[in-house]
Amino acid sequence: MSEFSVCEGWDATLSVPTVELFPVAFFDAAQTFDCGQCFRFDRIADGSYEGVAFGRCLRIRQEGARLTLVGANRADYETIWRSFLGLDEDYGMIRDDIGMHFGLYGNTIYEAMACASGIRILRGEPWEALCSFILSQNNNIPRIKKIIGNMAEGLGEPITAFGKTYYAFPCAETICRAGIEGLAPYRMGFRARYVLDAAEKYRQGELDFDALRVAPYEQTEKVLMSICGVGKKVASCAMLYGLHRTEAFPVDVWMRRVLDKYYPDGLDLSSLGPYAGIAQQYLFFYEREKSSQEREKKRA
DNA sequence: CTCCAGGCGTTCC
DNA sequence: GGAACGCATGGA
Repeated sequence: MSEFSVCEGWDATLSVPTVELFPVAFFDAAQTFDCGQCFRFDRIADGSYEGVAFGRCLRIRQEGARLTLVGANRADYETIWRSFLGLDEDYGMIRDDIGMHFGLYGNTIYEAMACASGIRILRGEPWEALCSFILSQNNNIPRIKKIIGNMAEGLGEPITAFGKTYYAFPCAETICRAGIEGLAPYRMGFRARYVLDAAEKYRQGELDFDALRVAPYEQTEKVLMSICGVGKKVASCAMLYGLHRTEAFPVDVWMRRVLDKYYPDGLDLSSLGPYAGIAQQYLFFYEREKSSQEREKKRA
């Protein structure tokens, strides 16, 4: 297991408890929250990250290997944030495993892992992840964030933290009750009816997330894809980020291009091991980093 | 004005 | 089965 010390503290300015973690390896808040897996955390003025998950608000400060969870005590850490942030996973072991499975196909994966060494796959809530990735289709991240933020403000439970009001992600029942008219103010476009179909199925017990967490991959995928507006891509994202199934490997147009570029002879998606989805995130981040560097170069 | 955004459903062959 | 095409919306 990852070994670091856990100390409770107090933030006098905000008058909230804190949890200090040190030294934490393979964690970078910027990489983790800015790699398209999470839509409810944002960088704030002082460089820390702040957001809402599991109906709670959290601020995360990072100085190298020192992590400060602001607005959390030890119990919050142990019951919510340790799992959410993936801090109970041994990323050293995971990276070794990924190397074993992908290394056969060349060393791109090692470059990607070096580039994105601080990414952790967040273990979010199933309903929120499913709904969020339905909204992500044919859409861009700033607008996805805006839609979700506005919907939370309109339909979610208020949360008071740091002297402000935040809003939890709305539950499926509330969204059902809102109906298509109630969702209209959030400007989801053609995705609104998809979200409603998912909410309806969830409310009627057709989506048993605890069962889907452990069911065979194809079975889980099939159930998720029975929702109108959920295809292979959205299903795999819901599985990876919401059901915490790290073998799920989302392939979209971007990823297709990345795979064709680095693995022109193809790679057997079924032989990539239990952490293929984490590897996917490394590759995605790596490629995005490289193309943004290219654009910088062109500008100069 | 056009183009695009980590897709998907429908409609053709 | 697989290649087109439309889809709502807002930002560049």
